[in-house]
Amino acid sequence: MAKFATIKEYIYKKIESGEWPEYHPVSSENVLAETFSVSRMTARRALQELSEEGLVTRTRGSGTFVAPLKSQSALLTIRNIADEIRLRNHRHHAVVQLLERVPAPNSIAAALQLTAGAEVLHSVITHFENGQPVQVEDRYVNPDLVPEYLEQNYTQCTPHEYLCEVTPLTEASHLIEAVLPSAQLMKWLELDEPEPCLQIQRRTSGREGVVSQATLTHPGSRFRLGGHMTFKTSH
Amino acid sequence: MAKFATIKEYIYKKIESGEWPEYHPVSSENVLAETFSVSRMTARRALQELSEEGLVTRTRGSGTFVAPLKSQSALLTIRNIADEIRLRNHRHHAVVQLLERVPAPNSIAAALQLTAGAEVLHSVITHFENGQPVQVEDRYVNPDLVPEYLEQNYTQCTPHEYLCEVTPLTEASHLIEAVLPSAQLMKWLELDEPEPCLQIQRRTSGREGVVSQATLTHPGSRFRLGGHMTFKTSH
DNA sequence: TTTGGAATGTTGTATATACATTACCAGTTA
DNA sequence: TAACTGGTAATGTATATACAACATTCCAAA
Repeated sequence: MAKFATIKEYIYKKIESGEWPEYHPVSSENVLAETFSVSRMTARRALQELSEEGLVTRTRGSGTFVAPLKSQSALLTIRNIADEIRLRNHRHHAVVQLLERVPAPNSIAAALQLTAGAEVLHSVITHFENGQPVQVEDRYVNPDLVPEYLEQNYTQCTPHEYLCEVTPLTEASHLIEAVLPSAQLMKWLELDEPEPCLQIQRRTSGREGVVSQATLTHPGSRFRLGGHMTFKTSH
Repeated sequence: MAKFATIKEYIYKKIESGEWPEYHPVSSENVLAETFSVSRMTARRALQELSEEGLVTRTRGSGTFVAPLKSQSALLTIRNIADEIRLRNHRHHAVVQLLERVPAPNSIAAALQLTAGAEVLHSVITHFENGQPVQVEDRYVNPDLVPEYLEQNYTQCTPHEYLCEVTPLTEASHLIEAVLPSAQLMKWLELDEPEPCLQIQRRTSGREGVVSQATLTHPGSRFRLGGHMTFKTSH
């Protein structure tokens, strides 16, 4: 094992065993260097990586301390629907249900940081996996940032792919809930009976402002989120 | 701006603008060092951090290349229910509905990697936020790894907190879906009408094997996942 | 008592260097 | 053609050093 990894392991165990509780000071770079007979740079790397992993917090001039474990959290990855499907080696195709320019509903105007009633671009697309509908993508786009959004052919590339080309992303916020689909959604998802659906609202922003707000609806039984391994996670 | 940050910015822009497409080679540490008149270690740091951020991939002996953007994904954080509630400065309390030792149903035995029919520990707990039920935690625990699971008082600390003390976690896998609650679940959640619920199945493993499998059910209208900012994310 | 400032310790950045490990290619050999 | 070999270049690890930036403590002066 590399030396820096040995030091990481040492500190890792102190924290894991509870010997060092939250906010307990961790030996300084210099002390660790001396203790393990390595250079300060090597000791530093161990602390640095532990800090990036969220196990310790570091403050210049003050020192290194065991991070509060309260903020334990698990991470989930949400991929694009098209990628997700291709990843499973399944066929993907899309049907454009709607493509229009409309005055923004109040909630959308607020989300896109536009004045109430301003015109926005609106698309509704159903995504199919092996011929079965698996997602309705209901998206409102800021026309100032993506003026030619409606002029694309979304059976060839997804809105996500087009938007990525046009405006680099800086941030996204998500919201997940379970809902019963409206009659309209049921039609788009080709559902005969109402079935609980998983709905993701995703708002994405670039450097120039909020780009778009998408509502992604999945039939409850056909959706999975990929789990992501982390050191700090929840039982 | 620090020198290593300048180099990161430079490469960042090349990728963002599309000038360097996927798999395009990135200048080597030595070339960057010469170009920017810095030491190799400084150039290295820039590439290292870009690699950690998932923007480039590095292979010893081969070089550094722009990472494929196809794997764009967003990250969501799932916290423990108790932390989540305290984070909102709300009151949390829990009611233990069930605490028993039972033969494992087949699906549970498989999930915990036990032989069919082996005894497992089972708990059902309802979590309340400001007096309203917000989550039913239905959990099966491996008795070999946590023999005293049933002897705890789960109105004082959550199973998550107890399990964290006993067995350090190494991995967790998640699965999210939307469901309609069973009659039993409706009772535990104090629901009068069936309402779509968000269900998370979480399987956690420690070094010695699978620790527990939990099914967390939230009423659809009362659950939120915190969004997590990343550089590479989805529209 | 309060304020100001120096001393000290800690982390952050940067450099120069050495050697180890791996990938790839070109040339050689069987 | 196929397999081996060595050279070159790239990343990975580690060391020693220097200075900058910041936090904390403590002491002296107002």
